[in-house]
Amino acid sequence: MTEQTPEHPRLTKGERTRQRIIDAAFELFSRSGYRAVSLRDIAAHAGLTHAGVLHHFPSKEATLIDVLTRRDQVDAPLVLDPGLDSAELIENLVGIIERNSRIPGLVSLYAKLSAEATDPDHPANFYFTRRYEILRERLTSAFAILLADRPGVSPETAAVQLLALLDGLQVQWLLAPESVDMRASALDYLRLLGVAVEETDDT
Amino acid sequence: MTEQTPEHPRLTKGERTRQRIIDAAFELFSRSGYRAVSLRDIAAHAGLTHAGVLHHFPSKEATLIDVLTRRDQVDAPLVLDPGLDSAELIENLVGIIERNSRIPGLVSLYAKLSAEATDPDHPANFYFTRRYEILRERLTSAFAILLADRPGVSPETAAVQLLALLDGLQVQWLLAPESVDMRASALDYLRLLGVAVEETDDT
DNA sequence: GTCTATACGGGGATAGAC
DNA sequence: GTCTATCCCCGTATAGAC
Repeated sequence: MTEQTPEHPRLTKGERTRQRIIDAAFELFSRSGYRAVSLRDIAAHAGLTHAGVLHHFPSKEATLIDVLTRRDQVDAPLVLDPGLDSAELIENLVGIIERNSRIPGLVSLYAKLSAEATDPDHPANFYFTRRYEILRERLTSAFAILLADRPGVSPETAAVQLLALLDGLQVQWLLAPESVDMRASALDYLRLLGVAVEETDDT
Repeated sequence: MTEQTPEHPRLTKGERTRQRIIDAAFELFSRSGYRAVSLRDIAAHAGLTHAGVLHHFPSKEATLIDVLTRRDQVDAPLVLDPGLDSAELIENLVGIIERNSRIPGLVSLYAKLSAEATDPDHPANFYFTRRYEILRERLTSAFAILLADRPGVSPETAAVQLLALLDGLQVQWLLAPESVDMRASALDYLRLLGVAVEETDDT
């Protein structure tokens, strides 16, 4: 039943399977976190055995890195697009916080992983090191504009602080959602810096 | 609850073994994190078998809780002592940051664990939930004094923000120590709030 | 009370058949 | 490309030696 269409660069069977695996991993990781999900769970969800999964990915963590990278492809345009002006960048960041409040599974995954990945030989170490590097750069140049002629803190420091604040808020929020309003806290910090943020009201 | 006062407060054999296990667990957890260390590792390091460890602790995670609780007995007086005035509390907090910069293993352990423990059924979930609850309370009342008649942010928000900032800084610092100055960042934030901090120069 | 020996189920990973 | 079979390590539980 499978006729090849060599002219059309359709997905190969392997690529389709790879896709199914990543979809399954994304769903399961988002729901239950990384640790609670086994390769065999992912495999069952994708319709093959765990050894089959390991044919497409060298390790369980490789599936994770792939999931994270995919997620970033959604968020990256909101933050890294060079066409964004500084205010838009900050607004998008607040928007991401908002959205994250609806997917605690994924937030939890990032929190756990960024901590685990501080280990230099963790497979996601490079991913996270690079990620923060890029985000700090991007935010620094945004704050360089937004904080021009303001005596508060340097753009570099503001960048580090904002990223740290967002990460830390996530942990507290995951532990006690009713005690922490991530969005309000972030906006308060920005106000403290002297940065005005357009409040986008999408509830 | 009257404690017996033995004439010779010598440790029993069991207590000494327990101590050895905790010391081993602390060292190994601090070096490699929680997950990367097995009961058999701890046992070997303490000079017995893994079943022997489980005679003294009901589970691997029980050793972890013990390690954390023990560590808190060092820091708690610096933060929770009711005799502290608000400024001292903040100074002590900054001092703890300073000290943490010298023990990345322990910082890493806390970072990993606080993230892992956001899972509701994680054995350290209660520990961390309670920990943040207490710290937020304590910091809120401190900021209520330090931020009196200041329009910046509410004491509650400042408490949440400071804790979040410290946690987030730790992750970035662990990933790229040369790019993040935890102490300077924290002090900058406090200055932003309008809180003056006595700089204790103990290098 | 302290500890060893041992076994169980489940995890990630590998080898080789199909 | 995917399977089965297998390996080794993990946390945990139990039986019983001392």
